Amino acid sequence: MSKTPSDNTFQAIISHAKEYGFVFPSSEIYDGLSAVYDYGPYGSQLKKNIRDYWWACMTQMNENIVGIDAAIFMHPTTWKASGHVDGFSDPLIDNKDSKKRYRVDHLIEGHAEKLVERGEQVAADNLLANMDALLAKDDFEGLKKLIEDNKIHCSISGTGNWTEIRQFNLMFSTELGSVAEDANTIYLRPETAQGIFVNFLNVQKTARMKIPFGIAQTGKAFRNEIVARQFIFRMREFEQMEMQFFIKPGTQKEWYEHWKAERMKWHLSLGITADKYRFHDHVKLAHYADAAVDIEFEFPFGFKEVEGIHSRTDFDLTRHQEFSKKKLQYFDTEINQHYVPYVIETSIGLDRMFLLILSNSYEEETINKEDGTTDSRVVLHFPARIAPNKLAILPLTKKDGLPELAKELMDECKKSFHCFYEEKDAIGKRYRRQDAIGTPFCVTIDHQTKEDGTVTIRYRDSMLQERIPMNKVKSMVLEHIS
RNA sequence: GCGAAAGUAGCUCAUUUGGUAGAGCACGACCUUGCCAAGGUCGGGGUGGCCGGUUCGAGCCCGGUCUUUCGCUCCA
Repeated sequence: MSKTPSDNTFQAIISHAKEYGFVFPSSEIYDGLSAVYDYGPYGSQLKKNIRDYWWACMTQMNENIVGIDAAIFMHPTTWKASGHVDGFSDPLIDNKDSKKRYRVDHLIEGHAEKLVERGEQVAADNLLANMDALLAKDDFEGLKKLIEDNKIHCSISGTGNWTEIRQFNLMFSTELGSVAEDANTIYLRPETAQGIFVNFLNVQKTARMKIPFGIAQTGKAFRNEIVARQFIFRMREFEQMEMQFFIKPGTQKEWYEHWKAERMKWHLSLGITADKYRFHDHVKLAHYADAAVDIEFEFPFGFKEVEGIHSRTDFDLTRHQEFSKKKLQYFDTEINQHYVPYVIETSIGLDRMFLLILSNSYEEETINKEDGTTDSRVVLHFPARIAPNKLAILPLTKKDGLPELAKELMDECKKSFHCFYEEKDAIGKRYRRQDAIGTPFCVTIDHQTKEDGTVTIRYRDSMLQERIPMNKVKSMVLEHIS
């Protein structure tokens, strides 16, 4: 895999995203915050359009899928039930020489065993007792001092050159209420899925849903990643678009295949070529899944996951039954039986989809002009239905009544879709500016418009132009974006 | 987290050995023009990522720190 050309493209895309108001580093005037980004005027609109398109495809085009919007905060027990609390709260320490990472408790226990072998049982017991006390208090400084005082060394490098102790907890936490010492810790959700599971019966009953049916949701999730990188690809705060599809146990294989195919169709419906996509089957499955696949896209930095389709079995609902002591079952009138439904999940990262659209659309194009010289432009080939601006309305000059005509068209069209009006600078320059933000159509009002009511429409991708009646512009654009 | 590289105007970059910063594009106003990045005049914008050190003097040398990209590691 050659790195250099694609690195340059990626850099160029990041620069372009900033220069044209798509994505800014967060809190940039304070040097930014690692792996956090803000969406600018065109970026937020593009992101919203992607979200809306997904939402319509899920909840509008499928009669058996409904939406919800759950809170980011959830009852702390949710995360015990989901399995997020355990397994990810162990303090870790790295040896700087060997680069080997240890769980602190394992490191100290290993040393205690050596003491026992040497017959120093009392010292070993003391060490472990000290460790337990410090672990209970999350006293990392004390633990490091304990390691240093006991001259515990790395078994590979043999040195005692340790980093600070860190706790790599996946979830961000905060305190609910005003009194922190009440230990009423709540977490920022690390995935949106649990908001759907805990509402399973509320939704099923109130919307009178029959299995098989789905619940869709978009929203922010938060993960305290150890390394977050590659622009907006891996962020600590990100937005998910996901749908949990509830099915009869035993039918999960066919529904898994169904949604695998459906989701790929959705991606291809945005006009992206199939060779940029591939499936990646999970070999090592997560604790909740009996089958899992990633839809990967070829980003400038290689094939990476955009969306996951997981067969989550009845793991989540069963666990919530256990922890809440409330039944989360469905009565299937066809077979006259209660059961806990199985679940197929489709989960796509909105920010990753944004980056996908941006990198797939970005082109530095060389134009061969009629006089033999060449010219260049940067153009974003956004699919028309998700482009931030649909139409730019440009009077050829700012006098002779042309702006007035253009404003009329503007007033007509802006009720239906996002339009952009500009009368500054030469027409060619204005076209290029619209190319750079991915506006699919430009309309120019000229002197002929006053005579016969026609305008020039110029297409972003082909740069071709043709004359059409001004009163047909709105319907023509609507045709392309619906 | 470890290692490497980088950070100068909104963007891309100059400023060869230390002597208090420039260009192109972009941006604003006006004039001229009018169908693919036109020309002219004028103008706004940088305490050189940040902090400290060496020096008579630091964008440049040294240390630290933040941010970004890349490689490894991690990714329930």
